[in-house]
Amino acid sequence: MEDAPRPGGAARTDDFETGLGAGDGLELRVWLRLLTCSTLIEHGVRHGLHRNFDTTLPRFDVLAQLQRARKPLSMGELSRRLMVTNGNITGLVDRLKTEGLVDRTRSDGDRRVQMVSLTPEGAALFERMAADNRVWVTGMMAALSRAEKEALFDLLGRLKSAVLDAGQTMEEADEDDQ
Amino acid sequence: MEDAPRPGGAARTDDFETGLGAGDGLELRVWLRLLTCSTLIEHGVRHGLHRNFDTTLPRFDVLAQLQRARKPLSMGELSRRLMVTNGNITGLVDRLKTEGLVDRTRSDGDRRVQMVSLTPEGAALFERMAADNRVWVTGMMAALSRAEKEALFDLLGRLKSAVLDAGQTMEEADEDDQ
DNA sequence: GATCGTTGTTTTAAGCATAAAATAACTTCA
DNA sequence: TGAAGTTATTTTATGCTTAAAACAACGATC
Repeated sequence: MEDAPRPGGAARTDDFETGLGAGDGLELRVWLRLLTCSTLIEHGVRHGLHRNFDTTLPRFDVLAQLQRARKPLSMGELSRRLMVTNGNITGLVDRLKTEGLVDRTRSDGDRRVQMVSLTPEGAALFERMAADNRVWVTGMMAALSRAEKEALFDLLGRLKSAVLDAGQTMEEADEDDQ
Repeated sequence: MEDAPRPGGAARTDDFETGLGAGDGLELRVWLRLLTCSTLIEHGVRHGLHRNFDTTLPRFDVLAQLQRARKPLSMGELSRRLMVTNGNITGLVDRLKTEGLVDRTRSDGDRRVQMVSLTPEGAALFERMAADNRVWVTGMMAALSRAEKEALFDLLGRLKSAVLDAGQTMEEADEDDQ
């Protein structure tokens, strides 16, 4: 890679890596690498789902949340768990419903709420997809030792908390703005 | 709800976490947490770009690659570096061009190739976005010690290699398939 | 018991992303 | 040189995603 001539000081204009690159900016380098890993694994899973089941990662994710919850979830709950916007879920569940993988029923108590549940077909298909998914992901991490995976898991836990806390304080600042 | 009557199938596994969850399946738990971290940080950056610059992460990424390369890049090179499909780049560069942030010229040597370069406006805007980006990302990781960030950086490097190697061997298997 | 704010969902408009097919320019080699 | 294969890019069709606005049902309060 370009051995960008690094000006000595922190003097704010070592433009060479303002974007991303070598030198300092450890946080940016962590973020860049995290994103690369995430993208690579996601591609692997996406490719497998497409190839073996002719389906997509978002659909798999919805089924996974429903299976994991072991109970029907509302549209809003799905959107929170998947960390996507509300409107997104609408279309996703529409498609899963036409495929017969989920059901949608209006809640008795609150007529605004749509409860989404796995159909038997959806649950069965998910089992098969999840089994393959496990194989793919395990394979992609096969070169790591157990200790490395555990260390990574712990550090990512720390990072997750850090980001959530920072997000919290940012929201508060946001409110002040108005 | 469905205590889905389990067909004996996978036998040995406590199905509760076939999708994702507790128990074993360390690799899946690492992947899930990695994805969460990635999504959280991405949301932060995306939100900041939207709020402060009324632009999007993919556009920022294109500018970042061009700035980092410090030379014009072809469409294909951009697509490889950003790890997205070719067709994607076409529209992205189209939009950046109408915004006056990049230029597009046909290569002399090979008339198939389109070279994309930053305009002065694009470079200037990118500087400002990159500065903010650095602040956001640094802020989100502020709760981590330097040692933790370094450890994370190293482990992610190991993971990246692992995934790339696995992908390599998988492609080879793919070829055998045909 | 009407109005006001809130919450859950859908709609809208725009943009991002993929896979696969199509186009076009290049290279090779007989 | 010209047919066959390869590479770079675009097009097509479809689906995902977002932010923002709209809609609809709820809850409280006066």
